Amino acid sequence: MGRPPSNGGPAFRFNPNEVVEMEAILQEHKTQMPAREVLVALADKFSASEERSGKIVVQMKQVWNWFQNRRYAIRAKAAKTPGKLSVLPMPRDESTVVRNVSQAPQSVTVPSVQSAGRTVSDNSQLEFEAKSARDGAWYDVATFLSHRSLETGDPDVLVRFAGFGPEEDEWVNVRRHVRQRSLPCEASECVAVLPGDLILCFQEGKEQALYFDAHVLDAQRRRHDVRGCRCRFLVRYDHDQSEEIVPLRKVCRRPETDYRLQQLHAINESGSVNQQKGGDPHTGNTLRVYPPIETPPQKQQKVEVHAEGAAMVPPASHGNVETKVPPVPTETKIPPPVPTETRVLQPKNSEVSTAGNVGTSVVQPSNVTLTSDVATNTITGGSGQNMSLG
DNA sequence: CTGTCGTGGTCTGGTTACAG
DNA sequence: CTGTAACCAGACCACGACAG
Repeated sequence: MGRPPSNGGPAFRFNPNEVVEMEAILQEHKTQMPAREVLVALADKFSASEERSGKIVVQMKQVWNWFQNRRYAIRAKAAKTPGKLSVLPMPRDESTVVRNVSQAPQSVTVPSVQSAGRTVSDNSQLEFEAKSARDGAWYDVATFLSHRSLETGDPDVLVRFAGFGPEEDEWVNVRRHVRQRSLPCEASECVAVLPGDLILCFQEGKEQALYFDAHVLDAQRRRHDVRGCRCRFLVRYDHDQSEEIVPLRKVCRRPETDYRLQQLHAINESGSVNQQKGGDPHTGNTLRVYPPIETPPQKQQKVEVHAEGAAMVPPASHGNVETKVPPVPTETKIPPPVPTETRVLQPKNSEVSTAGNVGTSVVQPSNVTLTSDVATNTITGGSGQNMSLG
């Protein structure tokens, strides 16, 4: 972002495509100032673009400023390093390409594929999380123990929380308090976390540290370094309306956002052009998957392990914590190292596996249909995955 | 004690707005 | 036209916590 207007307006920045276009025009004019009509036309065009239409009106003055600054910058550079730089600089997006390539000799599609593999194929064993009525936090479900139907028609299930014993079992409402498990974010998946998103966020308080529902208010994109994602997310917790800036490692995204990653993977795989030209890492205006070199080799290994571990993926970098479920043991729920035993039945094709007439189907917000079946003691996911009732 | 990791602060370069 | 101010994001560094 550059200097904000003195009238108090929001800071303005041209997006990469606009920069490319203006640089092309500048070249056409041999670094001379284009005619006023050209500037006005550019401003109108940018204002009418899909990204800005109805939101930001690009002023002719801003376009004019840009040309002025760029011309000055070109001359200043040429004066600094005569002979090394031509009069006309390399287009900005090309320099970006050079930077990315130099940092990332490996294929940029690799992490995408890995992520896609985890989020799509590795979901063959669907996992669930349930909201505890005791503290309002979400925990992974180890086993569905029993099932009952209330007068309201809403089914309840007795769940055994992963990492906890029978004393912590709870009856929870399937419709409202059971859903497909949230997914810890890998470094490359930060791009799928956008303002407005519902996420599961790790809140560390003085007395407890648990996973709560939260909404992303803002995302501060930062360049990834050897440690991985350093982006920051301003979140507001739903249960207490408190706000906090958290790193990616505390964020678990909802499975509904998988489509974004899949779109990204598709874009990345469709050609290097978009990957090279698309997105400004400075602004985060456009979704971008960071190349694998930006995560250290260790992390890569971890990622692969996570991928193989299917749905039992711990938070991206939550130290050595094995699962996200046993929250930091600051209160009473101190989980014993109990393996999360889940007997998984053979996948079924439809969301309803009603062997009897008592089956109840519930459409979850995550587009996963949960079906509880007393007769077969199964909870069925919409994509055909089941979890047994103990 | 040493190495690793996470976090926060600071520095630096890039970008835009604006004044002389 | 030239130069500077203002702002942001990335890069870098220092420090503390923690495990081995």
